[in-house]
Amino acid sequence: MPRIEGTPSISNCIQKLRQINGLTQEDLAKAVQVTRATIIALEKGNYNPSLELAFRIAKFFKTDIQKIFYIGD
Amino acid sequence: MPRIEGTPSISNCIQKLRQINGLTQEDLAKAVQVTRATIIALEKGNYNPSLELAFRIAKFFKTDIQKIFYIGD
DNA sequence: TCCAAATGTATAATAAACTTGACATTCAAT
DNA sequence: ATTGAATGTCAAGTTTATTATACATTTGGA
Repeated sequence: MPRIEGTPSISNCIQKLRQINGLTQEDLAKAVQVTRATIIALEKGNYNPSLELAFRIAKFFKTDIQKIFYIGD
Repeated sequence: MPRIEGTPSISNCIQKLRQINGLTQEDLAKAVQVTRATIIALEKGNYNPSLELAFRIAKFFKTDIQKIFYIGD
């Protein structure tokens, strides 16, 4: 949806979690059923994931969506 | 993103929360800065919200994204 | 019953979220 | 220095999320 001017953006710690778990981007992409390009885009903040993908990533890392994706920065 | 065959879909209790709080769809739409059409679509499960909108809805209802949106049904 | 408010439907346009594929750059081990 | 693995860039195509708008239907209070 259109970003609203003046609202803080969503950041994430996908890269950090991935590295802590010793995974490549390809590993994670396969685990959550998206392409590597999508993981790159998310890690670099090019766009936010769909809610569905957010669920899958949270489930994979066994944590909450709002622990991975957060407001700020 | 493309729905993956065989995966459960995301449901939500937006309508319930809205009614508990005595709000019209228009009220909620304005509160979270989307059109009424978007609220209708979400309540009827036509599509899932963006992560950003999920954040705004959760914030408005003072709860967590995963309390409003959940897997199943 | 009436009527305004609330909810619902439909649709085309736009923007964002992915995919694919090719190529470039970086990194780390040898 | 070399090299394979990992990461990064780019762009066009596809799909989903949202908007705007008009009209229809339902709801609930008077």
